[in-house]
Amino acid sequence: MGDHAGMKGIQRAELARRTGCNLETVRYYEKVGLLPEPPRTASGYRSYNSTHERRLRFVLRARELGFSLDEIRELLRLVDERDRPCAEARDVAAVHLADVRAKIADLRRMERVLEDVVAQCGDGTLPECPLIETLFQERTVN
Amino acid sequence: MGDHAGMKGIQRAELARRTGCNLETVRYYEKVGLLPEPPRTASGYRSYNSTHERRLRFVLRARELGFSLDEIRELLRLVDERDRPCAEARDVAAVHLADVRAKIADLRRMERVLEDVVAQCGDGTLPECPLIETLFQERTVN
DNA sequence: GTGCAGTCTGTAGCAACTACAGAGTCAAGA
DNA sequence: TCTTGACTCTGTAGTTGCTACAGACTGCAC
Repeated sequence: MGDHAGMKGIQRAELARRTGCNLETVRYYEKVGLLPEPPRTASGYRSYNSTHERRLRFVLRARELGFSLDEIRELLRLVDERDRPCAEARDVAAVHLADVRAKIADLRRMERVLEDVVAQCGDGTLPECPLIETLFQERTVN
Repeated sequence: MGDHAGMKGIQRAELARRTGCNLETVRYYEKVGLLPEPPRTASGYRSYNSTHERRLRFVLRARELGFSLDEIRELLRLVDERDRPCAEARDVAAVHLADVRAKIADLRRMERVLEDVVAQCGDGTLPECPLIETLFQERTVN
């Protein structure tokens, strides 16, 4: 769409539609300070412009990468301060990457055990269910 | 203390200590119906026996494998009904296994992108931070 | 008897949304 | 002009799986 003085004043539903973000979520992000409160029309309706949209996209993209809202707040702060943010941003991402890897490791442990018990259950006709027996055992797995 | 038939009547803290489960968590599991309400002493203190402990261990083990409380409720129901539970239990586990795999896939996507941006950031002296630029882009990754 | 640890209940908090209820606003159609 | 329907507003409560109190009671040792 035309944009020079063009997209002044889109409303919540339109912003949500454009970004694929849930309506209520936009409001939530404003409430918790991730997005700035937009100006209002005379009757109190929120009126967004392209900078709001851009910022929302940033948040959504960061969420896709699993950053917590706190981490995103930190990243946005770095964006705004514009004072050599790269090293700090990289550190935030590196810490998050370590978290992601730890979660993957956890899930893989679960995956292995689950694979195993599902296979042992076979067609499900065993009188003693291996899954249930496994769960009653003291931690056999590390 | 010493009860003739062995471990009749341990209390909450002792149960928590034995199983490694947080005190408050035991109470929470009772409240949401995962564990049966134990009998009480004259003054209202909960008194657990080995079947309570066994059941709590089951819940904790299932949590370690990432089962949701709803799934655990379902598994416990199957345990109690004892009516050929293996096929159904296996199905619960198979669905959960699929969830776990989906989560792993999500996290690996995140991992790849994060690895990439952290590497691009290098020593953090770039004027335009690649991480931040990536986050401002429309989804480049699927 | 007095101190302290244990237990009891109920409630509130966390993350990150999501889903209402109940009221107001706005533009188009009859 | 009136009405309908879709949109917006606010505030609050629900979700999952806990965790952490507050304030009162109990049980036991010294």
